[in-house]
Amino acid sequence: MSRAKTKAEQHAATRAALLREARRVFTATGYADAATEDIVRRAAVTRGALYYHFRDKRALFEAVVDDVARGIADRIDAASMPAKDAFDALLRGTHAFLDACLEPPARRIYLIDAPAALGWHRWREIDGRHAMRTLRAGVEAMLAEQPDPALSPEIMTYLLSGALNEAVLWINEAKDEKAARREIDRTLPLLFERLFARTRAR
Amino acid sequence: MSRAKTKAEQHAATRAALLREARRVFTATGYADAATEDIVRRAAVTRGALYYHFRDKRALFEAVVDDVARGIADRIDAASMPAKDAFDALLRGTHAFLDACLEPPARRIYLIDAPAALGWHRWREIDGRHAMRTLRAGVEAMLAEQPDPALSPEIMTYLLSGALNEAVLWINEAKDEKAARREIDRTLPLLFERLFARTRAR
DNA sequence: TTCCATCACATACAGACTGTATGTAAAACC
DNA sequence: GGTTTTACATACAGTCTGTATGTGATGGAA
Repeated sequence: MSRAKTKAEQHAATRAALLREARRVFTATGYADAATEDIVRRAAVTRGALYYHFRDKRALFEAVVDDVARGIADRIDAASMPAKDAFDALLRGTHAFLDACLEPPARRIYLIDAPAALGWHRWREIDGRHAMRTLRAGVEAMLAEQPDPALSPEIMTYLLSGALNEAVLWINEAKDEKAARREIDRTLPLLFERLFARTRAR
Repeated sequence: MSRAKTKAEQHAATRAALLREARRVFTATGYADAATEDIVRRAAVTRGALYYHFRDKRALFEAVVDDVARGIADRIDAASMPAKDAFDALLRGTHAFLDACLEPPARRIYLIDAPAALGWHRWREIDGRHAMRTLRAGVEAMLAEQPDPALSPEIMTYLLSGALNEAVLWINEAKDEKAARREIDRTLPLLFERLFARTRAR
């Protein structure tokens, strides 16, 4: 039926195939050790196609990172939709973030390789449109419900983001991953309560 | 006077020169884009010497990372020595950590490139002997003074480490670095107070 | 003192990989 | 219907890592 593909369709199909296989190879070997030849072979094209669609290997990786980050953010948004208050939304979002980032593509591509390959600044630019945006919204909602002039939403967002990223990697390398995850799940609500507590004097 | 160098001296001198120049080049260009030829030229040897002293480029990088991490830990230890209590020690140590990591070599080599180039697990192994060891000691001292069965020292250490690492990179990329640093300095004691607070009911 | 083994490199080379330059068939357009 | 543009494929040049081999100096043994 779709024997006769239009050019635009072919263009999109090849690009999608490159992104799909690039994600697999980057996940398996990491950015530095990924050979572009491997990617294009799996996508059933040649390196000419890759360099037609992307300026260089880094640009391909950046596109994959953006995709991965968007996927994480989507899962967070979906999970925190049915929340009853800001605290609940933050907790649900956090759990969704951990779930998503514990999967190999997100872990390897988004948490480990992206900051080094793209630079911390560029990585945070991308993340700021996705997962970090949801975290910032959660923090701001908390501070809207319980105003606390001592806490800067921006700083809290970055500190929490750093802590959560590290939590993912710690859970992943733990001897007993399930137990580690439970411990984190138990600890995080406690920390949120304490961090966002109103000053004792009120 | 030292015209006639013994073999052991020569060995140590060349190794030290390689480490010194490698640190410079890795800091300037990052691990991936650093050419071993650049390093050995500055050290006034050839690549043969490099591969005699180190198994490969990664091993050289790992040795540099270990050096950098040791330097950070030394500064933390020195800064937290004259502390009057656990809280004071944690704060002093944290400030020393920020000061040390804000310098380019630590930032680029230790915070950005090391996790990707060595793998998170290996990076944490090294860090666990240095900066993270001091942080863990600080956390454990806090929990010794104010016991809190709800807080696992290991988890608190990893979460705080992640938050502090991110704080460094955030300060570094801020438009006004001095102001960003002041904001972090103002926020951290607040967070420590709240995180390590005994449960309200006592 | 002399001989030999080992050390601490230097040199030469093979292999892999990235990016670029060029060629080309099919589609799109006028 | 002829020409231009697209979406690749192919070929090539340059760079870089790691390895294999050569070599002079040093240190120990006899």
